[in-house]
Amino acid sequence: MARTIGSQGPKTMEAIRKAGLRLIFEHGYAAMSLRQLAAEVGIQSGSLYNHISTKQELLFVLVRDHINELLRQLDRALDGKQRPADKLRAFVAFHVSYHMTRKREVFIANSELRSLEPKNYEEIVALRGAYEQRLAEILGQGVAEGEFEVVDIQVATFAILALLTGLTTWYRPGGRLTKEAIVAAHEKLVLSGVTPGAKPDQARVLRTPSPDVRARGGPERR
Amino acid sequence: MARTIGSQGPKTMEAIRKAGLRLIFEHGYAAMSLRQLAAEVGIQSGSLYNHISTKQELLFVLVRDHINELLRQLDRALDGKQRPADKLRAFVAFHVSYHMTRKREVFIANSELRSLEPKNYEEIVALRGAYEQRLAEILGQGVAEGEFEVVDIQVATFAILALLTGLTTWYRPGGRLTKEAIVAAHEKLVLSGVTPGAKPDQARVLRTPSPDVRARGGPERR
Amino acid sequence: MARTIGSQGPKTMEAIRKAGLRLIFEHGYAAMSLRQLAAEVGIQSGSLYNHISTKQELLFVLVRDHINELLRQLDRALDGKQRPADKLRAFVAFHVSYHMTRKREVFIANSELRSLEPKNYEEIVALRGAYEQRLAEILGQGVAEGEFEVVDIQVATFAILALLTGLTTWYRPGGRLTKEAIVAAHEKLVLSGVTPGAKPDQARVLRTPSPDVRARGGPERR
Amino acid sequence: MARTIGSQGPKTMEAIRKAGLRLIFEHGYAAMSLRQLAAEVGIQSGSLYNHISTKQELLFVLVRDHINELLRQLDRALDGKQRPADKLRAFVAFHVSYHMTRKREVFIANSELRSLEPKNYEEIVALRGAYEQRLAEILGQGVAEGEFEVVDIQVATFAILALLTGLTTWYRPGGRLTKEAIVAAHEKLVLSGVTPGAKPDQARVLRTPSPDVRARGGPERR
DNA sequence: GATGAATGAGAGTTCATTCAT
DNA sequence: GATGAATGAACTCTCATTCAT
Repeated sequence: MARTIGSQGPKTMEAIRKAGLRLIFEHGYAAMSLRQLAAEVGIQSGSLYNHISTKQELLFVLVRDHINELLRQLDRALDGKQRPADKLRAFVAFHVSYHMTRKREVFIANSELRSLEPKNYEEIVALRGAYEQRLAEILGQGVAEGEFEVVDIQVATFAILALLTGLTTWYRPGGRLTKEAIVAAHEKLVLSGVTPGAKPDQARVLRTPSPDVRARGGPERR
Repeated sequence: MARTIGSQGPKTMEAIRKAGLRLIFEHGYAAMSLRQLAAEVGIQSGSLYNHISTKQELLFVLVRDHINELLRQLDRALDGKQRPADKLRAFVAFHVSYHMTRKREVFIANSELRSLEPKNYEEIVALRGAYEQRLAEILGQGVAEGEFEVVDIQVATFAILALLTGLTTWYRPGGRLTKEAIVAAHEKLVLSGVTPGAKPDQARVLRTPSPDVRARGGPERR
Repeated sequence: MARTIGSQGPKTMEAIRKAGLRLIFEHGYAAMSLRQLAAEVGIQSGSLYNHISTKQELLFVLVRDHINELLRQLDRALDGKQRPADKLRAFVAFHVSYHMTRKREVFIANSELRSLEPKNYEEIVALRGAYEQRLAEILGQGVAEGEFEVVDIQVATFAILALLTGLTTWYRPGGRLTKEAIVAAHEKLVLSGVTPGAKPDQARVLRTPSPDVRARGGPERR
Repeated sequence: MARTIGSQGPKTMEAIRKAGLRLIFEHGYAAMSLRQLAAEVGIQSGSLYNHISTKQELLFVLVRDHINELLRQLDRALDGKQRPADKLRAFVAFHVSYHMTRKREVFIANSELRSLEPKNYEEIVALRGAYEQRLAEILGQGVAEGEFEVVDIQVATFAILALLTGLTTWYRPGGRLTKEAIVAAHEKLVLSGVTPGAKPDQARVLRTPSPDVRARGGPERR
């Protein structure tokens, strides 16, 4: 008594990803049941296994694909930029824009790392490291060319990312400021933070974390 | 065949709270099993029910007690202060200090609100509102007395709290800056943000969230 | 998007039988999944249903065909033999030879009878009865003609079959004795057992089972 | 809404073992569901886990305890016997008696070895080896003292065990022969097989398996 | 206040089987 | 004759919770 109604064929995987994204965002990975997910998609829970191999793998794929996409689009955004200031501006603009439109992916990628099994965790953290490295390199180039001035590149990298990622905390579409205004504000904020002679108070605070701080936005792992 | 080993008598509840705090912080409320918790405490899972009534209630109590303690200590910190600037400085100093020493409670109170049942959720949100209200009143008084200048008190309240709470994201004990330095930096940052004539860039950004933003640090609820 | 690789057309059924035989022999009927079987054959599990109607029917067909082949070949082996002793020798030689070359079929036919549904079970047991009947008739003729001497034909039939079938327990190709030697040894053993004046000890033991013993090599059914 | 009816406390484990023994004997390990087992015991399937840790472990424990008991009782049966012939007689008598009264355990221990996970399989096979070793040592002593004459001790060990264990195939309580008669018959059979000057035909056949034959009564493993 | 054994629901996952393509 | 996606039932196992002892 096979397929009656429900979503067919190639569209199902996309529906699973979408519903999975939403449910994990709303309830958390552990609290989302595959029966719930399947119901959302309109299939039986067993049928999910035609598309995913385990629940864990679904989480992994969602997070991994998100970070890969982030990297891909970042590289496109940086393409052609030569001077460190241009690159940094492009980085900020891209990061902020992306985080405003992909709130769920970003949230999950930050908050559900602890739900990844060791092997998957390693892989994701490596990818995240690659993303951070892009920023670190921009800062390094800027410092080398005398355009930027930061006490510690590693620390500055984390601080800037924390600042930028922080907007997922409060941003909601339809707020008072336009996206463009938010992007512009962050560009100025970050640029002024690394430009020689910038306001010292804020810079000092942002530089605080010790270089070994890794688990931004979540508890220590294991 | 009663009690063999395990924690005895009156200390058990405290052990449950402590272990619960740690386990929820590390794995999340949904992913923590009461068997795990009981094992950590050194008793059988059934014995937990001599101390708590449900798992949900344990979460609720942990969060509620945390916020109550926050309120209690805040009021003590504000006690005797008259001028808005003194009050604000005291608020910032207290908030930052508290968040540095109670990372787990703070994290859970921010990230596990979605795990609360509606009734409990309402109660916690009300308590949180009371805490926010303290800050809003300080700002209001300052504006009324001409000492502060903010575009929108509500928005400024959220922005300041977001800024301050953000430090749980990166703070680790033993980092480069002393606690006092971090407190001082935040005091300056916030005070300069509400003092007439302060840097416009940053202030504008912090004012961004629309007044109806509620679920800071987590996804929308249900 | 049909057939990519995998076994083509008319050979597939044969591949299914072969793989099924091996998997049931190794893991047992209940423990073998059709996905496993399909993978072994190189097709999708759904495709099996172009060749078999149910998993149960596959087992049934394998067992039934085995016993039918056994009967067919037995009759060919007995063909032309007139005297009971010649018939019995031929029976033993055939049975032993066949069991040495078709270990899997024999094993399954003995051990998976309990996995057959009632209807199929009846049919197989009837076929098995026909095979046993051949031996019983030989013995009966021998007794009638005064060539054999057995206390009870029914019991002797079971005992001889148990003795002969027992070799699947220990026989492995490449062992110390040649097939011919093994056949010869069994011929002597059985013949001496039914010939008047044979060794009493062994015969008495072999005659032990009561006539209603049916489920040789397995537990009682249902 | 805890315990209503059903079997309580310390008797439950015994009931699980008993029911498990019966169900595995009748349907096979793979085909027995824990729901079935629980129903038989009169509890919910989840409650089984207060007594066993996994289904696999239940099988393992049943088989292991059976072989350990076998060993324990064997040693008691051999206790005090000095001469090889006495020991061998005692071995046969014990083995035959035990196999007649513990048909289920014996059957499972022979037929479900393939259902054991590698680690458990190793352990059981080691135990079985210890049992076989007892017989091998008796034969070895007999040969050394000139009382027995066997071509190959290893082969003789397997052959004798196969012969003795074979009675589980046809023995049913209430058959024509008394237990004592069956024991006596097997004693004679085995003793005559290892006594110098015994009938050559039968001995040769029983000696057939090559020394590396291991998986008696079942298919090769993996 | 603790244990140990129970419940009943539900978890993730696998199964045999069906059928439009 | 094969695929791939579906069903619905069943699987082993875990969960929060209860309660007689």
